[in-house]
Amino acid sequence: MQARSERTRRRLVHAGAQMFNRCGYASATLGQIAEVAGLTKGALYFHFASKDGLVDAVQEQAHAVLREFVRRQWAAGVPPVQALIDMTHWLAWALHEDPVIRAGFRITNECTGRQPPVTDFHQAWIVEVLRLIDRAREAGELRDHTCADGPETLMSAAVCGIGVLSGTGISYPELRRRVGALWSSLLTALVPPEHMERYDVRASALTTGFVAAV
Amino acid sequence: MQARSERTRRRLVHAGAQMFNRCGYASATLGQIAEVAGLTKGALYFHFASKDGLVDAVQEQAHAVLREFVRRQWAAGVPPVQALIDMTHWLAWALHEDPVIRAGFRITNECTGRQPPVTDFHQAWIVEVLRLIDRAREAGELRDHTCADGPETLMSAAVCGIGVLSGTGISYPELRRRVGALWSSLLTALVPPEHMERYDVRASALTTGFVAAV
Amino acid sequence: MQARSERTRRRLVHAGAQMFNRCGYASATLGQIAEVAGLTKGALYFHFASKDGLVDAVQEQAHAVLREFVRRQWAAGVPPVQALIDMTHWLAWALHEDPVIRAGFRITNECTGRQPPVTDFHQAWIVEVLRLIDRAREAGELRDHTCADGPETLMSAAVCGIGVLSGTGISYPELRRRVGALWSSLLTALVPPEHMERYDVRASALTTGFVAAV
Amino acid sequence: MQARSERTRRRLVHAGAQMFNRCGYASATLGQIAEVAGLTKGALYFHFASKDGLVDAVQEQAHAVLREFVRRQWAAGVPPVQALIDMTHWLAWALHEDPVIRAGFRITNECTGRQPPVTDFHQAWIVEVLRLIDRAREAGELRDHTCADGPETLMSAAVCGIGVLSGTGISYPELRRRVGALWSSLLTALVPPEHMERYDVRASALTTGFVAAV
DNA sequence: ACTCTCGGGACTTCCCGTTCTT
DNA sequence: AAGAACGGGAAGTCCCGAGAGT
Repeated sequence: MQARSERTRRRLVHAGAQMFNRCGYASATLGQIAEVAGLTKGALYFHFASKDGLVDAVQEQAHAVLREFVRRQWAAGVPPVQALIDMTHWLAWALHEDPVIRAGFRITNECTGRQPPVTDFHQAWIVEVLRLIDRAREAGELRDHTCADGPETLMSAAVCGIGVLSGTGISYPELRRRVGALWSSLLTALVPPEHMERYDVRASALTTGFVAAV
Repeated sequence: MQARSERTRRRLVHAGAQMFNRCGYASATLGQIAEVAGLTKGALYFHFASKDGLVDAVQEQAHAVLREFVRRQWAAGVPPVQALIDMTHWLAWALHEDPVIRAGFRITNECTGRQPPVTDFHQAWIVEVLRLIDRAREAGELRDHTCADGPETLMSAAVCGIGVLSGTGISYPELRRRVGALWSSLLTALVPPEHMERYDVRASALTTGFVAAV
Repeated sequence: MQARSERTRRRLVHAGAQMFNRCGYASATLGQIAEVAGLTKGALYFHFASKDGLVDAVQEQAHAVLREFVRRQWAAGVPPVQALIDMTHWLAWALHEDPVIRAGFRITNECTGRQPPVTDFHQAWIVEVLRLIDRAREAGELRDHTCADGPETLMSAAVCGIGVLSGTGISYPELRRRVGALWSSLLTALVPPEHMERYDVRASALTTGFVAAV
Repeated sequence: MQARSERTRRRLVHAGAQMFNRCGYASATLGQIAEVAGLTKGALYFHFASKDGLVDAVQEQAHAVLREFVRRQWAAGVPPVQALIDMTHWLAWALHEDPVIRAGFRITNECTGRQPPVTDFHQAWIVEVLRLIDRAREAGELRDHTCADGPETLMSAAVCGIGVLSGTGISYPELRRRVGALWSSLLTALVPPEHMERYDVRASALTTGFVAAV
């Protein structure tokens, strides 16, 4: 009877993500979550040792989705700077489409001060971004910067900004436009002028649609 | 005895900000806050109608500090782009130094979904930033952008990024360095190349030290 | 308002004792206790940090009553063996009349294995009994025993026996008769035959009626 | 496969007795019990209808052991007063050695107020003791008592006292010594002086070692 | 024939925001 | 402004079935 258990667990993670998004970590109650999942706290308690356990599972699931996206991108051989662009577009899409991703972000911030969770989703994002920046720098695709860490800080901020922006009730098309606008400014700061035309600041096909499969 | 009342109220706001920073809105309890303030819950309820009332007061206080900073900057006649730079430096400093500012940011995010607070501190920031960008654009200090909203989105993201960065336990000198690095990249994206030398990406004297006076 | 608080606290201790007697430590719920006391769980929580806190208070209160009884007995100058007799009679009476005393006994047994409570009521009894036996032995009122610890073990057992007996739903007059019968056998074992007439195995006036005053 | 089932059941009873001793009836959980038994809750519920069912089984098992002891004693033709002595020694030994016996006692007390269990172990003890006292009285082995019920109450108390004493963490040799001391005082109270030498207050060979066989 | 995985409700303790009295 | 009391949940977790294995 592995299948039903697995499905139940997934429903709980999903419901948890939904409620964490709506109310935040502390205000979301296990009762609500179980109810949204169409289950009881008994089921929840069977699958997760505690509220924190559920949170960890949400983070972990979000992280798994991220890893899968990165893997595909890598497999597709997208060059680093374009990969950064696509990644932010995918982030915007995922934040809008997948409650787990959104919850992963929100929870990360709210649980600061608590004992460190198993996986810190926000951190995971930064790590991926940093890796791509490194690759881009090694490939000579970045403009020379007077200060080290400039691109890193800039990209981290961009990720944060998209996260917050998507939480303001903005529509996805609008969000997508803003991410494009962001990049049309950002590219100037990151790459040499003569490379500008190499990149497409709009969302590519890769950046949407595979989440549900995971 | 107006004076003592005022001091008590300030102590409560301060203690509230501290606890909201440490535990988040929902997990911070009025008991702790009162204890940190060296008072009792009775006193707290004398000054504020409810927990939300205290939160509003914290936001309002943070907003007042921001307004005061903006007023001084305006009075000093700082040109818009430089004002943006100084503003972020001041933000970094204030996030590190004044619990009220930090709490203002954190609470704003966590209380999403609640009935709108009297003042939304994060929003207030964005508003000020947008205003400066408008002035800069009108003054012709911005580079032509293919997409509208590029600078706006970029700056909003920068503010978010600094907010999150300051919450990671980073030291103030390091944070300050990162803000400088951020700007050395950011300027390229925002202003025409020939204006680059006009601005100082380091923190100016104006950006620290006056908070306590408010 | 010290008086009201004191009265509330006493009511809670009393209600706790009642419920602990009726259901045992683990099965008695704070909700029931508060209800019996005509108060709410909030009030309970104000006065006691936890269920264990309440238990400790019950034990402590029982102990206080015991101490007071011993003090009076001492003040009255009752000789040791008679004091032992009176003490058991008082125990029988108190077990029947004062829920706090009864609860003190029951809780002591049930909480074995838990971290040691502030005061162990059963132990306190044994200590008093042992003290009186020592005094009796020094005063030469005890018969020579081939084995040391004989009287001590015997008296400890008597106390246990009365405790259990009173829990079987026996009426007080019957219980009192049994205690008398117990002593008419016990005296033979404890004191020399020629002293037998010195003692009154029935309950003396001192042994009832002052509990409510404490 | 009757044999394995039987063994499983016995392991559960044993594990239940252990946990009831350690935590008391209400606090011992079926999960712990199953774990101690190296089984799962499913298995437990196959063998027992409920927690109370398990408790009854423990009581019943304890009672069976007691009956077997009494039967052997009877078969050996031990005279009543000596039988009483041996019985208490056996009790001391069994309390120390067999968790089921100990649990039988503890549970009896804690379940007061619950619906009457199938067998009340403590009561069963008293019944056996009373029976022996009757036989002794009929055989003229008891001293004349001014009050009826003196020996009965005394012996009941002795049983209680041993039960409690064994729960204080005392070592078995020490406990055994105390039981001997108890009897050296008790005999004086129960039998005529001229019979005193007939009895051996130390534990006889019969009183240890056969429990495991049951 | 027997055992376990999985899930369901029902409480209980704890404790929080709040009000009322002084 | 403190002290006291109030309700109302929330997390946790326990006892217990029902279905699926073995």
